Amino acid sequence: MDKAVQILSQHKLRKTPFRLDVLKLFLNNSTKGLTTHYIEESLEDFDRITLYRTLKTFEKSGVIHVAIDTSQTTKYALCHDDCTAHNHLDDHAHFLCNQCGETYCLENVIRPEITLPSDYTLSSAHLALSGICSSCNAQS
Amino acid sequence: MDKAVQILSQHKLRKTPFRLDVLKLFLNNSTKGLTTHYIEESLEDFDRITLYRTLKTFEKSGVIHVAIDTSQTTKYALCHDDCTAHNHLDDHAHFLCNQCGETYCLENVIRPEITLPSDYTLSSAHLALSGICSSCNAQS
DNA sequence: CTGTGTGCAAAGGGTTTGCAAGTAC
DNA sequence: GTACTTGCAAACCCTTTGCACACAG
Repeated sequence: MDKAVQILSQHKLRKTPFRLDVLKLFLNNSTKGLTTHYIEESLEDFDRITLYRTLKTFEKSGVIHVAIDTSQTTKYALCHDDCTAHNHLDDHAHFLCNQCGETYCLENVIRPEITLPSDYTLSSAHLALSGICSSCNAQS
Repeated sequence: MDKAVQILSQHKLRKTPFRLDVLKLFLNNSTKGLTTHYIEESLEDFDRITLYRTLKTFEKSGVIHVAIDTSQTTKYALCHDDCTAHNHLDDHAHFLCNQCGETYCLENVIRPEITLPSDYTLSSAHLALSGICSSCNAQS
């Protein structure tokens, strides 16, 4: 069973070769946030404009989400199975490694209880962490 | 006593008219994150390039910091008095209002205790919240 | 006076839009 | 066949760099 095909079907998106390639890239890096730069380097034969449109389509459909981290570069990461177009369930933390530059989705670091000032209504919370990741720590 | 002059002195920056204008803008919006777009609209007579350089200088000196929020636009906010060049003490939360688009610094919503997977070293944590702010809630 | 800041021009990088041709369903 | 997707060109916006002039200290 092809996971990529399944995801596109699930989100009612056409299964074009390009979309499948991009999606497989995310599936192979399911715990990381990917920059467009990285995606471009990983794709054999690509058109940058089509890539931007594909990412936007994926994001709108709930296939991927923008990973909020402390870098100023936009990073995209695979959504959970249960994300839909208007209900992104990506409240887990994103960790930017200051050494290797990778952004990791830390599924287990969930949003802690937050107390807002009165009259503020909370709809989403993202924890943007930075430091040194486990693999960089292991090398030193 | 002029607060703007004082801040520039404190950070050993030259007190040019332009810098004072920009800094006053931040002082008048001390709890908000400002976009370059907003700053440009607020300044009478400005050069965009100089503005970018001023913001970068302020950031490096610890006068302002980049406010991490869920918008994809860079926003700058005034630092605490005790921020220095290499020690930004801006671990408070940033709240993006989905209605008015304002970003608020919530000084009282501090970073909660975070438990990272083993071998991860934490150096900074930013809480990026979104929802509806108090003034928008009041109007509905 | 000296080193820093400013203003202008130009360039760079990321991202979006328009449109014709191609393709999934 | 029809609606959506792709690929190319061009444009757009934000941001940076280089350099001569102006100005703060």
